[in-house]
Amino acid sequence: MSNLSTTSDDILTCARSLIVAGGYNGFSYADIADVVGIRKASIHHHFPSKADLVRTLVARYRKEAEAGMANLERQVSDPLERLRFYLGYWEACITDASAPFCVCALLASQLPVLPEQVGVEVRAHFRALSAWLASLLERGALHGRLQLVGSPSAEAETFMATVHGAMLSARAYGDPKIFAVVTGPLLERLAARSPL
Amino acid sequence: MSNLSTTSDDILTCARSLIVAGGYNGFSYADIADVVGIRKASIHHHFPSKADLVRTLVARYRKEAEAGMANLERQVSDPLERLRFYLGYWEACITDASAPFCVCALLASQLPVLPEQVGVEVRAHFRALSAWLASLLERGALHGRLQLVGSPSAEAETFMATVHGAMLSARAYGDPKIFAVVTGPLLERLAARSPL
DNA sequence: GACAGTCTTCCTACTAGAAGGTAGACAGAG
DNA sequence: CTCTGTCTACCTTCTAGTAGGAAGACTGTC
Repeated sequence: MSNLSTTSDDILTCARSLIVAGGYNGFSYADIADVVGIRKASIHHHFPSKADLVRTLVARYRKEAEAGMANLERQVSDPLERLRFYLGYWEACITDASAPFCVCALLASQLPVLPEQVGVEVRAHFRALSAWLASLLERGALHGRLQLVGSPSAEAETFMATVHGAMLSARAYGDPKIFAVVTGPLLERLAARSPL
Repeated sequence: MSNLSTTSDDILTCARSLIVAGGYNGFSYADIADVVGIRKASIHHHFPSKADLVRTLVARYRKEAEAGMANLERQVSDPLERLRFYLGYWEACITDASAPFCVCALLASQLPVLPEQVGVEVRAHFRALSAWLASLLERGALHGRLQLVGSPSAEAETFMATVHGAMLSARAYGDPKIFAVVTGPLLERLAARSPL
């Protein structure tokens, strides 16, 4: 059993890292073929069109993200620690350059030129991520572990946008450390002040 | 005199809006030719290569941005009002869809696949913008008009990243209003509390 | 266990069109 | 009479995508 087809996984993994580097129009089937060690036509066997490939890839990314959120909910109970964990995850990804950008954030920047089916998945990721953050923030505030200034959903949008902006700045400066510089204060601000 | 050549301006303007929509690889000379009403070869007369075109375009964008900052410094004296003006400018751009994204922010997301000469200009914009914000924040804090939690440069990076993230979210949701939702709290946080 | 069929995966070879870019001619303005 | 801007015509390379076939693995049935 082990693996019905590792090739299609390899294609998806490769395509993901190519998208993270240059977006939807920043790679071609030939690029993937070179890396995976396969012919272009074989990629079309697994994913008839480029839109299919990227839609599948984003859908899979979303599943992984959902699983990551669920896992975080299970393994870490403190809301502030959950956020710290989330930021730490991205900080590690950026620092070791394994995946220095969120696939959906990158694709979202090119939404106007994306195939519709891909755009739908990208939008769905934004909604899911912000919904999770909003729920996390709301629960944290209810338990007195987090202090919110605005509504949970507004705070969630700010949090998400700042993380995305931090990825962008880290890339622009070519300096992974900038991610922590930008996102660190997010946690400080949300941490409930200990009673005087 | 009026204009030595409006065509090259038209090309730059058109290319800018195409980049804002889909990034460096999201448009071609043929796309520009269609819009401007000219042949591909004529574009090459003005800009020998695509890298030339985009480098020129970003350099010009940077000049306009510098001019905008200088203008803001001249016309608005209050630091908080300056920031409000800056955010208002982008909010208007996004709302009327005239230029719903910062060219440099969009290009920065694709830095790894950008021609080196373009990357240099993009990086320079990030440095210039964050330097201006840092100086603005520092002066505002000195005069007691702004309250900073971190260093001026750290606060500037956060401010810039949040603005970029807000543009991205506005695009992802297809809702210009999200920009104000995300960036509004930035000002509230920076506004010095009136003495109790 | 041998045979035939079929399904999967990959291949070579190809297509049509789009990409960025070049060569050289022509028209008008200085 | 040259310089600028534009054109037509072309080139090369890359693009996504197709057609059709070979090799192997699974699935019967006799």
